[in-house]
Amino acid sequence: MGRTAKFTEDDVLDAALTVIAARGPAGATIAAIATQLQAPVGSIYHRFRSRDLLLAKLWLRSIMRFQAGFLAALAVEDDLAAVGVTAALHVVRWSREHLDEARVMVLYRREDLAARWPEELGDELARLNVATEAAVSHYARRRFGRTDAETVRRVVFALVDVPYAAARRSLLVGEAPPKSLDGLVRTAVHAVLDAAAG
Amino acid sequence: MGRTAKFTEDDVLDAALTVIAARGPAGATIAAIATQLQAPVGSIYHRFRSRDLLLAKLWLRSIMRFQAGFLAALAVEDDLAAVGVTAALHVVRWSREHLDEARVMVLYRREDLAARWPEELGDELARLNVATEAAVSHYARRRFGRTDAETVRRVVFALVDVPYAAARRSLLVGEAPPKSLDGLVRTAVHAVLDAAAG
DNA sequence: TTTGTTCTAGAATACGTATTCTAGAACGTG
DNA sequence: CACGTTCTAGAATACGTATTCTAGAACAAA
Repeated sequence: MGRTAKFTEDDVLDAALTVIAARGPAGATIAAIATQLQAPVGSIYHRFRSRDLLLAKLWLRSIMRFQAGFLAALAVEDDLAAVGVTAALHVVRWSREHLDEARVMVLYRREDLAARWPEELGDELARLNVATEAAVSHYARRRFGRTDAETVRRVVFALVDVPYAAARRSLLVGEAPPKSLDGLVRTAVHAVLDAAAG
Repeated sequence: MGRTAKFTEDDVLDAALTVIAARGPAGATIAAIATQLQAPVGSIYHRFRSRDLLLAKLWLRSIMRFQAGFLAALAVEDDLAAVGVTAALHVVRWSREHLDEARVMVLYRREDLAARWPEELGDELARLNVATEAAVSHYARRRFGRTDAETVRRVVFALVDVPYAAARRSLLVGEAPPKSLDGLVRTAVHAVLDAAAG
């Protein structure tokens, strides 16, 4: 019972996402978010106790959405070299298809959005990081038979950092990463991982 | 004549740099910078008309310092493949030796520091960018005999984006990029540029 | 020593933005 | 068709931070 909601939690997060993508974290004032959503500030506070909580939840949502595809790509049972390339390309592909979300995740750090992590969100974020680390580590073991720090660093560089860098340049100017990047990423990933295959 | 200065312009910029590296752009309040410098806010405003001007000048100073070495590395008359690798490694090496400065340049955008670019600084920044683009373009011509967009993109990816990504992960956690990154960067740069050498 | 000038000092002010508060609207339920 | 509940509305308030302002200190030159 009660009045039906005009704005959902996701609606608010989407509005915040749009604002941050356009004006950066400092531009994401509650008033700006409300304007973007065409809602009064009261409605925002009705759903989110504070600005920090709102932005923290936005961050969490983005990470989860991105991570799902990355982990799935990495878990495929297939030729290991191909799996690596696919996972790396997922970073670029996802950025291409989720421009604003990628822009926010790539250009900023969590601390730059929400100064303080609301403890009511618990350590959900830490858990997500652990999941990614485990997946990468697992891939390293499957492919190289070891998970020493050096090997893991190499895999992270190839599967995450390189495609990330490729996407970043486009995201900086607000454009979708061009298709031509895929070839560059593919080349780099192959080279970096094959060099350790011995 | 007149009282001798206790704080130079560079002193203030250094203090601002320290604060931003530690707390991010939002933490770089005039009061925080003054505290870091152990000076009253009045002294800051005596040297800088506004916060935006201060941060814009800091940005400019960082870019110039970084760029000098990069352009020098790229202009060397030597085996072209070696020149490319050296230039790419300069990014990592410079980050290692200028932790705070690299941190600020790598983790944030100019707009995230100074919301509005003070027009009294003119288009100095644009000129710097043009210089870099010209140097990269020149390298592309020397090495590949062409400067079409696709080729330039490849060179930028190899010489800037890849080493940038390598350094970023360390800078995120405030550490100096480890030596072991050099090998990864070297491998990636070679692979990406050799693939186009045909 | 005196004077002009450049700085340091930090209190006072102005302003922007997060947050709170009070009304009233909309809807499901009995 | 009241009632309780959940929302929308947006004005009012609180607070943090940029910026301004007024004094006085320190020093070079005369």
